[in-house]
Parts: sequence; structure tokens; C-alpha cells
Amino acid sequence: MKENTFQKIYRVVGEIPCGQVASYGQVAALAGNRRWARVVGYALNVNKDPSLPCHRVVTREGKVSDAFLENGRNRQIELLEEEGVACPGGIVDMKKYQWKRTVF
DNA sequence: AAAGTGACGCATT
DNA sequence: TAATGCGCCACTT
Repeated sequence: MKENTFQKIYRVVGEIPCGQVASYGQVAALAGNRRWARVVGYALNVNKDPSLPCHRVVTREGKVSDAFLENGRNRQIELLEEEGVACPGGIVDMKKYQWKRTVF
């Protein structure tokens, strides 16, 4: 069965370790094409699988998504901080938390 | 069937 | 420094 772009994206996102984050562009590059950053956003947006750690994906500047807004708070920030990822002002310190994919 | 849309990122103006 | 344009995929009109 041939894997389409979305499945590749979901697979990469699922590999992001707890306590770390990846940027949309990074996921796109790992999924096969660095120009798919926008597609990654769309893929996560329509994703219904709750086991997919989509909260570990932020912009390249470390900014969390507005799509997680929930009565005044941002759910993504809460999830990240529960994992030990500090995000003051909704900004993650990429220098410190960005996922460096392990190459095997 | 064709055009519009969206959790982005980078080059150009 | 900020605004604009384009790439790329799947889904909806």
C-alpha cells in the first residue's frame, strides 16, 4: 500500500519525542519535501487521531498555534508544559527544545 | 473539472 | 523592518 504525503507527515510527527518540539518545516523536510510546511499545517488541522502529538509542532520561531485556543487559554501550551517544555508567552525556546532527529 | 482554502517557510521587494 | 509572492497537498465548492 502506497503511503501518501499525509501519512508520511503523520508518521514523522508521531516520532517526535516527549519533551521536545519540531517546526512545520522540519517535519516537512523529514517527510520528504521542505516545501510542504504549509501542507503539514493542513494535515494536522484535519487530523482526528488524538494519539498524534501534534502539540509538539510549532513554527520555526517556536510560536505555538492559535488553533489550540480554548476559552482564553492555549491548550498547546498546557500540553507542552506538562512535558517539561517551557513556553512563556506562547514561545518555545527552539535552541533548547527543538528535536534533533536521530539518524539510524 | 477548476478554483479556493489553510496549524508554514523562504526569497524578494 | 514589514509586506508580498510562491511552493506544495488534500479537501470543499
